[in-house]
Amino acid sequence: MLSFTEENYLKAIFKLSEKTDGPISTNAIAHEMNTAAASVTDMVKRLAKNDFILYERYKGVFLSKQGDIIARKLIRKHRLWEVFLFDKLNFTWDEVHDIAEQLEHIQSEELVDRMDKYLGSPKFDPHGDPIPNKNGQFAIREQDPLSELVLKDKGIIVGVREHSKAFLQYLEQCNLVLGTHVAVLEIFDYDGSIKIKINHKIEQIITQKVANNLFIIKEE
Amino acid sequence: MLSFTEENYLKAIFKLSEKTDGPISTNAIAHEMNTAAASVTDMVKRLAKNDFILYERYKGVFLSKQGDIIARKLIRKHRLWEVFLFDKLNFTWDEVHDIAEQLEHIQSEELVDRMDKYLGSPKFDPHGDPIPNKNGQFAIREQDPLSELVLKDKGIIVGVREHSKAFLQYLEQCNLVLGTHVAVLEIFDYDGSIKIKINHKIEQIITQKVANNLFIIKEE
DNA sequence: ACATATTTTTAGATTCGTCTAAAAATATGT
DNA sequence: ACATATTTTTAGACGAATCTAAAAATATGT
Ligand SMILES: [Mn+2]
Ligand SMILES: [Mn+2]
Ligand SMILES: [Mn+2]
Ligand SMILES: [Mn+2]
Repeated sequence: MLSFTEENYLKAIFKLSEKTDGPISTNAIAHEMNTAAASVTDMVKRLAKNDFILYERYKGVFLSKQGDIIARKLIRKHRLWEVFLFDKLNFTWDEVHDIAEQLEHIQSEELVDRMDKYLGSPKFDPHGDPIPNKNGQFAIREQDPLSELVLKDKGIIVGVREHSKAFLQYLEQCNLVLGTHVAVLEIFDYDGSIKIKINHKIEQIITQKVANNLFIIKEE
Repeated sequence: MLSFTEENYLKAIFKLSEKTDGPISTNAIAHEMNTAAASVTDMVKRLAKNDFILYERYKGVFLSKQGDIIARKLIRKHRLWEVFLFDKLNFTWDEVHDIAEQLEHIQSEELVDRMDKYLGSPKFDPHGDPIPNKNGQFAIREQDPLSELVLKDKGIIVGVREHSKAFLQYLEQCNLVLGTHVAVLEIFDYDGSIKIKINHKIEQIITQKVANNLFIIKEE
């Protein structure tokens, strides 16, 4: 049985692999996990010895099939717990992540299955991130950053790219939560900021940074 | 922040303190936790140094006020999670304990409060054990082992003394679950076994051992 | 009360996960 | 291509949690 720490390393390597192809460097892992590179080297040797990753000195690591499966299970658990906390216990979307970081390590296949069923087999978590199914497959959907919409485009907010508490709390305050309808009224060349109409009612200007971190499914 | 292990020691000491007065011995803790006595001595020194327990060499330990509070919180969490698993996810009463052993270590006051509310502030867990309230207080109720009832006594099963999977599964099979009505039809002097009527329907003989491990609230 | 049994502590070792500092390998730029 | 910068590994240390074996303290019984 893997320790919490080992599980967290696998999850970090998975996350980094999503954004990079080729091997994941020691340094990248160290940065992702807030540990010293030397610690990563040690751990990476252990994980490789037990066939959770493939490791070549000075090159970096890949997840093995086994490691990949474990990482996906962790993400599945993490996101299902987030849905539970959000849907059933009414936590806000900026609160769920920290608690899910703990809950994702609970060991019980049966618990995951029952939780999935209890929650209605959700395909996306409270941040709009896809929840792997039992086989580790992620749902995919056509979504674009709000910053890529053009004048008069409209759609529904379905996800966020950034997950910081500050960003999520800002969005909450502006009513820019999942499910919200937005329409692009004006795009300012000057700084890329955008005037949008929120839920057919309120007009508001958001920065390009905000727009870039919001995912939209286009309508019409 | 306490480690899982430290929390488990405090819980073990609390449990032992319920059944014994006077200090809890190193050996008793070692037995309760399936560890070597030497390991307990080490840990007990650490816990004492941080004022979670009072420890005197060769004498044993007591929980400090602080240690007692933590132990009660753990038990509260454990039993609330058991209720969740039983009530919401339909686990059986022999399955809930092992998962709750993991879940009891999740750190979030808010989570406990919300879970409590979500479950309707239950006072007893799926085994009939009392759930401490926010202040650590246990509900108490008039209950007797079935073995202490006399001829023609009747009542409702409200708890079990033993928590082994084998016992819980046996009870399930006989329909001797919480809420079941039982009436004493006959007591056999020979071996202390008892013939009971279950839910006004089925008659069955149970051993004295079984009767001793079932708690009843008497009726009429 | 003293010999024996039991309990508890100490001593010394191991594994895990971490660190810092130094050495070695690799990458980069002119 | 070679000096310099960066990345990665090694070396050595530490604290937490555990173990076994031996020593010390306490309890027990005749
Ligand atoms: Mn998250
Ligand atoms: Mn999420
Ligand atoms: Mn339990
Ligand atoms: Mn219980």
